[in-house]
Amino acid sequence: MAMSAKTKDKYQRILDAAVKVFAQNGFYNSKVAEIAKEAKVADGTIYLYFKNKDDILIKLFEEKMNVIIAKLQEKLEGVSDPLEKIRIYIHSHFEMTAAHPDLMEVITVELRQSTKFMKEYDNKQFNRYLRALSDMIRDGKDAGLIRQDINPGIQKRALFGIMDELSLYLVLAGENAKYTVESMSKEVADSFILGLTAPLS
Amino acid sequence: MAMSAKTKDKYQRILDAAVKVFAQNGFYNSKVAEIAKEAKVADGTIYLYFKNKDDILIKLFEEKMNVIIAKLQEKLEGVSDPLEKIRIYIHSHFEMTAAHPDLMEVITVELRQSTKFMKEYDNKQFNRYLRALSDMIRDGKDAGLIRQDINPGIQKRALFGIMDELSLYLVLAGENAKYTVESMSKEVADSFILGLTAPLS
Amino acid sequence: MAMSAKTKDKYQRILDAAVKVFAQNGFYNSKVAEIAKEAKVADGTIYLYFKNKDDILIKLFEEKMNVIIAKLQEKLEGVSDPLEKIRIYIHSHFEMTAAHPDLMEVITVELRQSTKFMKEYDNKQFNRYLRALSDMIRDGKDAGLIRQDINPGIQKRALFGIMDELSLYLVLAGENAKYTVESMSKEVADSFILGLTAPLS
Amino acid sequence: MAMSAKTKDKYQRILDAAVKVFAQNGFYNSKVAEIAKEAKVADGTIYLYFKNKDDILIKLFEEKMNVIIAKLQEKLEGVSDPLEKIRIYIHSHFEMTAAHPDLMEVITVELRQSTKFMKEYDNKQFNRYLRALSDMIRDGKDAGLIRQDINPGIQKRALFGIMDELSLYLVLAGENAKYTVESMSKEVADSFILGLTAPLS
DNA sequence: GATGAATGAGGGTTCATTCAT
DNA sequence: AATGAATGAACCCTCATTCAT
Repeated sequence: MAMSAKTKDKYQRILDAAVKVFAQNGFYNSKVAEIAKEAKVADGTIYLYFKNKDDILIKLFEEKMNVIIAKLQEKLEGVSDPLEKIRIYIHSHFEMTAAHPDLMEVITVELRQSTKFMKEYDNKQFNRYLRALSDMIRDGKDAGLIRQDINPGIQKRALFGIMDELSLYLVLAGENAKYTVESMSKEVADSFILGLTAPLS
Repeated sequence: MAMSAKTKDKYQRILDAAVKVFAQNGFYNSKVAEIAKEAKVADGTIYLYFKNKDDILIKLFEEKMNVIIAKLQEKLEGVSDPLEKIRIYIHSHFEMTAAHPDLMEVITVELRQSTKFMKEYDNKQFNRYLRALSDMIRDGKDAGLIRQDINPGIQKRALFGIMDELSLYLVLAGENAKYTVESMSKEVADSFILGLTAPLS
Repeated sequence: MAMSAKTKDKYQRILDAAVKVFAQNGFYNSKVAEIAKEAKVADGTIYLYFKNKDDILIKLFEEKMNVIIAKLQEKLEGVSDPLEKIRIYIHSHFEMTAAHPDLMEVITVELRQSTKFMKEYDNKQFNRYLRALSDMIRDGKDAGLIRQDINPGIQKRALFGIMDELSLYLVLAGENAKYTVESMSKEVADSFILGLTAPLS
Repeated sequence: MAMSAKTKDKYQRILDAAVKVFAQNGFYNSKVAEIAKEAKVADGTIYLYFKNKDDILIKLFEEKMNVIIAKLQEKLEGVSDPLEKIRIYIHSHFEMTAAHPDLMEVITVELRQSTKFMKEYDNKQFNRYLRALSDMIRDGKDAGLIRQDINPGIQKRALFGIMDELSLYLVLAGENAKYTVESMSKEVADSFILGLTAPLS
């Protein structure tokens, strides 16, 4: 689906407007007209680029998760230590949250709804994201760094849950957050990795 | 606000109906009329017991979280080891999820929305729940069982995030879940506690 | 589908309002809100009695055609001469048009649209109406009053076409109509019946 | 309004596309964009040739009715017997319906709507068509072939009504029509003319 | 208290029309 | 002239809430 520069621009403007509006009001309390206004396009223009309101959210996930995953991959480039990868993921996720709070809020808050109510939508990107996590853990096991009793399928969700919840905290607390990205990264990485690597007494 | 037995019954019936309907469709896709039908009361009757639709969700949190917390307290009765308390919390949360999937689904999925969009509602119960977790961790530190560098404010959210995400998995996977409550409890408790207690290399 | 007096009243009020509004603007140029206003009910009330806007038109046909057919049957009561029946039908149709121009206009103008675009709707009443006509003609043939070469299936439509077109003329011309119901009835009845009965030279 | 060959071509293409689309969906359910697509022109191009959507229908009537009338005139060329003219008209109308069902469907189905809702549009062609019919009847009276009590103003509409309704039947029945053009022509011509000419008993 | 018919504000979406290119 | 992306007014319908009974 090739797009002209101008068109791509408008598509992106609507998507960015949607991020802002959804972050502010949540999906269900957001009006399409508000997104249009924020994007400085007419209401009808939105329907040239998106099938309907749901589709905006779906496309938002796909596009933005793609970017997030790409950025993560970039940072993991050349890193071979699985534990170091986990540290980088954790730091990267918090950094992303601090840099794009609106986007992360939408993804964090609305993802659950969508997981459940847009069942037809497979949410491939999210699954890719989760798989990247279990891959790191599996690699750690293979390398003998992580205990053999560790279950990557459970731990990938555990780690995602930690990050999701703490990201939400960061986003909602905003200026009032008591912890820095650095301190949270260290705290979470240390304890999570230790949980996987320390010998069971 | 004293209630007669009959009245209390109707109030509870509406609340239970709401759990079922919200779990099935999510808050925003649920209709008050559907809850009324499920509770076998007239639409208008709901407004004798609840201020509005939002209020149903709020009351649902308050009432049900109260019960959940009470059950947890009960299990913690007489337990003094902070680490054991954490194990019990983890097991209890998973057990609750398996026993009341609808309720846990609503709490898990809708809590985030509400956290953000019903700002007027303080969500005291949720904060009590979180505080119970940080208390356990703090007690562990005081008892010298948990490292001094551990931050209870971060870890309470980390733990809650783990449980929230894995509960959601259990609930959505339903019959297809690959892990049992027991195996998940052990995996999570072992690694989380080890993360807090093992010496930082 | 039993209805209370009050409910039936509201249902009828909406139907009558629809007749008026559709007659004035045509189906597609009529707004549901306008019908509601005319019926002195809220917009939403209409949807308690009708599935959607199309359904109003469908129900209007069913209900009103039923009444029209009933009135015709009443007048045909006790008449055995098939030719006399045809005369009575013609007169009755014109009379109905003069007495209820709005209703006849809607039926006349919108029936064709509906015939084509509401294919799912069988329009049983209309077919009953047509069949009543072919029955008269068939009876006339059986009685030896109408020529044997006459095809009732064609003539029923021919007669309906005549009445439909002349009714439309009456309705649209209104006060300016050049012909009276009586003169039109006589003209049409005389020539149509003669066309069926006179010997082919 | 002189048009180049190319331009005229595009104008006609749009008109033909409109016939097809209107026949399929009816005027109000047809989209200008669909007509444009069918005509293989851009949406905006339509507005270079037509004032608006209504204007397409109006021009369609004018142009096509002109052709229809011209063809009828051609067939009537050299015919002096008024009754024969009526027979020719009847046959010609049915033939036209069989040859151009889409066009006749649009004219038949949409004419009534337009008659009523595009009041500003006088529909001169339709009136010319009707006048041609009354002229035949008047001529028949003058020639002593048709009874003096016959009213051409009423009969022209009666005849048009017959043809309109039976054309609609032909068009809607399509392949399933039970009658041929020839049999319908004979049946209608015989009985209609007999109705005008046979002595009133 | 209980009912459920009635309300009417609100919003997603369509589509005829315009206009910059 | 031709294009087709963009516009935004218009409208059907939903559903939380009310209120007469």
